[in-house]
This record gives sequence, structure tokens and C-alpha cells, in this order.
Amino acid sequence: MTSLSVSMLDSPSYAPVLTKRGLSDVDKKIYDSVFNAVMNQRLPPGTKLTEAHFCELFNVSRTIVRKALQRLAYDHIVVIKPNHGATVASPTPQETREIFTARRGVEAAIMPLAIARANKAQIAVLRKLAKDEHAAFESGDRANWISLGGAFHIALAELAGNSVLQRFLNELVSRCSLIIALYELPGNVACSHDEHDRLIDVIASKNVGQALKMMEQHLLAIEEKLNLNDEKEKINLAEILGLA
Amino acid sequence: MTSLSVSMLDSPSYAPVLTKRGLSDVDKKIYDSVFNAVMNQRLPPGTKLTEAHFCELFNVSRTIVRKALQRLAYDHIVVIKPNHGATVASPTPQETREIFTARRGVEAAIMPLAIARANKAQIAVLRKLAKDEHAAFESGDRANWISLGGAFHIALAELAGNSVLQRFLNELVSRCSLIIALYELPGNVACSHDEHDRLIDVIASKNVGQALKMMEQHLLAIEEKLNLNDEKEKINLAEILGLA
DNA sequence: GGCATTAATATTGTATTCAGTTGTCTTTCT
DNA sequence: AGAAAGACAACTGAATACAATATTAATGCC
Repeated sequence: MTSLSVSMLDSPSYAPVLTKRGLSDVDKKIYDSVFNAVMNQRLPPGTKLTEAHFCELFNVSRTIVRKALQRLAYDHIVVIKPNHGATVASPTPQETREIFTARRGVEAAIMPLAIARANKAQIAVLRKLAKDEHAAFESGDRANWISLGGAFHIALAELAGNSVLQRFLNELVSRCSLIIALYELPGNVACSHDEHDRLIDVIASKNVGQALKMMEQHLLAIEEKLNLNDEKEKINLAEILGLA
Repeated sequence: MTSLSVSMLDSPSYAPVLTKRGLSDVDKKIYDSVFNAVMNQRLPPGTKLTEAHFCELFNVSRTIVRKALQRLAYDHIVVIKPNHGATVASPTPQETREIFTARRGVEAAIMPLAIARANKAQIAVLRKLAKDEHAAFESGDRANWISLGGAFHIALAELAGNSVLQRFLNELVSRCSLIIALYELPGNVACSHDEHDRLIDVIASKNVGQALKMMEQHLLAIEEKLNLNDEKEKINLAEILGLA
């Protein structure tokens, strides 16, 4: 199990605790720093997140830290076991399949809303994201590439203008980052880096039916590239036993 | 604004729908008692939920109470404003539309999964729920009737076997209970009390396309019966001014 | 009487303290 | 040496204490 190190988190940015009016949004800072670290895969699944550690990093009491960790647990970014504290979640293959199924459903609900509200400016925003994604891919910045791939879908959800669906998708996309960190086959990274471009074209053409089909294919393709054989440990165990 | 009274909270009867790991026993009790009270509309939207009150009722410290309230806030059952504490949520018309739109999407994602897994026994469970719903309607037990109406959809989500979608729908159904409490036109209650029967028929026949269409119509019908004119206060205010 | 201002009370936000649990390391015995 | 038992340290769970803020009551003024 990995342990938390300072470099994994965003710099605490020691903004002095000025202003009594400035309500303590420290817990949000903690939440965001862990969330971003997970999204960028700087915090691998299974990492232990000790409360006292965050107290030092952010100069707050455990009360605040616990609030942030509990919120992360609500969103299934971390798992809290009684008397064992918080660790970065590591979704099982079964959970993974459920997450992807749910995500296909939520993205399908988002798509017609997004298409209905898409104008030129918003299409341009999507294209910018796709371009950044390409750049990250070309430069070999794998973490940033994955993060931007998620950002595209998040942007689509924003465009849909439904805060509920947006929140659902946020959770699903962040959990997918965890999943990719766990299950993606190493050699399989180079793929599908123009699918977002084609999606944007279809969205711009306002063809809902085709967009739905393409999005589903897109998500199924991602899922199929994972190694969900459920045999990660079993194979290792078998080998060990075979050797023994 | 209504204030909390003890009688609103008792009646431990109903199923713990949103139960989760990580909550200690008392936590869960507080969460469930508020949740059920909201679902049964004993706690009207806007009700102030004072922490100290729950401390007395459940003989625990504020630490536990706050954890339960924060989780209720996460599920959008209550709203926590900084330095103002928790109140039962009262969704705006805008939020209501978003919730119903999201719900149509999530139910659409659930339907094919549920149909794929539906066998005779599970169809029987659904029929039982519809029957109870009829009974509650006939006996004039409005609160129980609304609660059972939600239970039907929850059961469908369970049947689908996807814990993520199930959790999403749980939130949406409970928020709809709040919405109905706020916006349903009084005389409009007597309606659609056999739509669930017809849904079950279509599900049993495994006709996915027709089931999707029927479910969407069902949900649209519920939404249309609400009074979302945004003029609730305005009308009252006008009357008051007219008299003055 | 109505209204603004101030004091008193109530409620929430955060830190600290105490208690219980778990994991590890040492000691001891066979 | 190896296993079991016990002691210690680290951590989490929960309650209490203190500080900050909001709400209500009271007072004075016009």
C-alpha cells in the first residue's frame, strides 16, 4: 500500500488565515487537492490517507480533515473503514462494470441536452479541450492526457445545463480515473485520441441519434481496453503456488 | 418556517433506503429518522433542524449529529448554510425541472437492465408493491401512498442490479418526495394510480422500447401535475397587497 | 407606537481532550 | 530459532470545551 507524500498533493499555498469573514473553506481545499491528485493519478488506489498528515499540511484540526475525507468517501474517491481510516478507493472489476454501465446511461441523458444548447462558442470550447488533449498525448504527458480526456466529458455535462447530471458524471469520471490507474493495460494507451474530435463534429451537426450511438461506442471502447479479467491476484497466486 | 417537533421523527418503520457503510449505528438512526420523516412528509421543506435538539433526542454528542446532517446534505435532503445550520431542503422550480430531467435519464438507463434480469419472482414483488400502493390510495393514506410510489421505482432499480444507478435513483426519488410536498396541486392527487400496473405488464413482456417510452410518459405526467409556475409567493404576495 | 441600537441568548464552527482500537515490536518461553 | 503473549505506539472515534456568528429580546429615542 502506497503512503501519502507531500509531493503528491498540490502545494498548500499558505494563504494566511486572514479574514474572519473568509469562512473556512479549508475543507474544500483538502477535498480538491485529494480529488485532483486522484484525477491526475498522483495518488494511486490504496494509498493511506492519515488524518494527522493533513492537519499538518493545512494547519487545521482533525475536525476539518475528517469532514473533507468523509465527503471524499461520499463520492467514492476514498474508502473509510471503521477504525482503519481513509484510503484511496480501488474499485473492483464488478464495481468497474457497474460504473461504466451507469456512465453510459448518464452520458446518454446528457447528450441530447448538450446538443440542444450547443452554440458555436461552446463547440469552440470543446475543440480547445480536444486540442489540449492531443497536445498532452503527443508530449507523452499521460496523467494530463487522462485528466483532459475526463475534462472533455465534464465540459459536455456543463454544457447540458443540468446540475444533477453534472454531479453524477463528475463522480463517474473521477472514479474512472481510479479505474484506469488500476486496470489499463500498459501498452494499450495509444488509442482513440481522435474520437472526441469526431464526437464534436456530430454534436455540432445536431444529430442526436448518431451522437448517442457514437458516445456509447466511445465508452464501450474505453471499457474494453481495460484488463478486467478478475484474475490479477489469482494469476499471481497461482504462479507463486506453482513455484512453491 | 416550520420547527422540528418530536412527533415528526418517530415511526421507525420503513426501510433504510440510502444506508451506507461508514455510519455508526446512531448516525444511521438519525439519518434514517429524518429521511423517513421527509419521505412521509412529516418534516415539511424549510423545517429548521437544530443540532442540539437531536443531541437530546438520541443522547449523543454534536459530533454524531453533524455527521448525520452532513450526509443528509450530501443527499440533498437537507441544506446546510454556513453559520445557519440545517433545514429541510425546498427545491426551486428550476431545481425541480433538473431533477425530473435527470430522473428520466437514470430511469431510462435502469429499465433495460431491469428487464434483462426480471424473472417471475421479481415481477411478483413489483406487483405486490403496486397492490400496496393501491391499498394506500384507496384508504386515503396520502403519505404512505407517495412513499410506496417511490418504493416501486426503487425496487426496479434494485432489480437492475447496478448499485451506482440505484444510489442515483435513491437520491432522485427522495428529492421528488420533497418536491411533491411543495408543489403538488391539492386536488390533483387522484391520478395515475394504475400506471405502475401497466409498466409491470410491459416489463414482464420484455419489450424494452415500449417500456422506455411508457416510463418517460409516466415521469412526464407526474411532473406536469406539479404547480411549477414559480408564482407561489408572488400570488400570495399579490393577494396580501390587494387586501391591504 | 414604531424604529434603530444594543445587550443577551442561542446556535454553529473549530480545536482539543479523552477513550477505544489496531498494528507492531519486543520479550519470553518452549 | 520460532511462536505466543504482552507492552507500546499510532491512529481513529467520540465528547467536550472554547470561539465566532446569528438570532432574539430589550432598551432608548423620536
